[in-house]
Amino acid sequence: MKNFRLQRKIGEKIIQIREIKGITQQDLAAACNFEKSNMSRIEAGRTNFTISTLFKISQALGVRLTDLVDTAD
Amino acid sequence: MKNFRLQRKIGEKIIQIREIKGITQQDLAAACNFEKSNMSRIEAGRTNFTISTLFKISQALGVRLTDLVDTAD
DNA sequence: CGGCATGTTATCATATATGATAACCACTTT
DNA sequence: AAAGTGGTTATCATATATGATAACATGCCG
Repeated sequence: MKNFRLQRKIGEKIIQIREIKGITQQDLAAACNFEKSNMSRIEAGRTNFTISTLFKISQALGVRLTDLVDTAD
Repeated sequence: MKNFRLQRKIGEKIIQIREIKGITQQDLAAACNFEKSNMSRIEAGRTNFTISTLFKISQALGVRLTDLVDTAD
């Protein structure tokens, strides 16, 4: 598992948008059909998620996939 | 494995950029440090790749991650 | 204080992505 | 015809993402 930096950046983006929308990690996880523990792992950059996982999150957040990936790197 | 459509779309985007740059699947795969067979799988949308795999490809293609993900969906 | 909400971390089983090899097809070139 | 090029597909072993559960920490509130 590499690219911690990228994963962390995207994780931070998820947190950022999630907090703006005022949802809890718990609720976002539920909207994605997984557990809050897994969402925590993702947001912390501790997992090299697949594109479908990221897509689920983007859908749950109501943003485009691009918005999560666009970390200005 | 779901989101065949998304994976396929991104795969098509990879093909598109790869062909514009005039590189073979073989060479792109080599630049990413994997085999052409795996690149074929990815381009065909037959794998739910991780973000780090997509990132490697974007780097090898000399484009931003966003450019691959931006499928106007 | 005792609950409750929010988030983190460890750990487990299971599914699947990754990396590699090999066989194959369609073309092109020698 | 034989060899080379570009791509596809099947299959395998291994690493790891996913999904789940549980224990924990922190802060807040009744």
